[in-house]
Amino acid sequence: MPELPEVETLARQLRTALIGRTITRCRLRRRDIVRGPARPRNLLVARRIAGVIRRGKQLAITTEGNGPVLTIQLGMTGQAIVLPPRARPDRMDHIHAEWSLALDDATPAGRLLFRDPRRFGAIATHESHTALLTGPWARLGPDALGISAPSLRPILAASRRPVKARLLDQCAIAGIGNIYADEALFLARLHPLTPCDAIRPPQVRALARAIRAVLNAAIESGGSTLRDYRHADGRSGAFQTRHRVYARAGLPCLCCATTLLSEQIAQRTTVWCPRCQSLPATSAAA
DNA sequence: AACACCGCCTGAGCGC
DNA sequence: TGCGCTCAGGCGGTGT
Repeated sequence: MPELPEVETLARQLRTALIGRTITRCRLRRRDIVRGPARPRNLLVARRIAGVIRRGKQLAITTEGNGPVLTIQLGMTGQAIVLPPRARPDRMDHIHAEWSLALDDATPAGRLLFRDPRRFGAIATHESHTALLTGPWARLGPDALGISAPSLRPILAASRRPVKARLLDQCAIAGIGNIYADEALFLARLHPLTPCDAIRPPQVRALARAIRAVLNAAIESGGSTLRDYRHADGRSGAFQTRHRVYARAGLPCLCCATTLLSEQIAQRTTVWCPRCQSLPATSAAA
């Protein structure tokens, strides 16, 4: 399922495929995947693509001259697929939107498809790059890929919630989902129920390092694949073999062989090692 | 205000 | 083989 590393991998692929192309046509098969008051018929049609940017798990396609911006949220099962001219997608079902692309001389340059079986994803348009940055994206926390101990410390100090819940809050830190939250907490040897404001400076540093490490490792291997994620070209990622705790409840810890525990925390299945990730003494005993 | 919790949606995986 | 059940979870909306 797409999290920051998957979206980053996709953004890099889309940059190569889309920048400089002009959108000649948009076909919207499902109106309800457009979030907000966007005009579906005008989703960047006749605009030349200037860039593809990412913030947390969100993706945005910008157009020249600070023109309108299209944001794509992949949700659980969303895919953005670029096809060469005349090529057909592997699957035709659940394709909700389709943009036709052209080169400057009007030569057809393929299509961009948005496919999302579960429809937890969405697209939206914004007036301009500026409007996106000062509006919806201003409400997101700092991007998790660049998180540092000094930037993480006040984010944690401001909350008494379990650290797992805080890591999933996109307004606090943008880009961490369930998989990498568990992986980062394991790497930092922090119990997911640790209250944020009880995390000491050395642990804050360890957590910031762990977040960057798991995200960068996942990007280097092309993103995780558990079930649904595919690259823009349809290939799957290869990170799933590197999960240390996620989806391993009941299996031995790869570090100390203790059986990994699982529980719902912040409405998410959470897996941790009771030995490697102990609660601070001041917190309620496990 | 801050946080908890619901429900959207489909397909994989499982037991029978 | 096939059916029906459970589970997965990002995120906006609502409730406390």
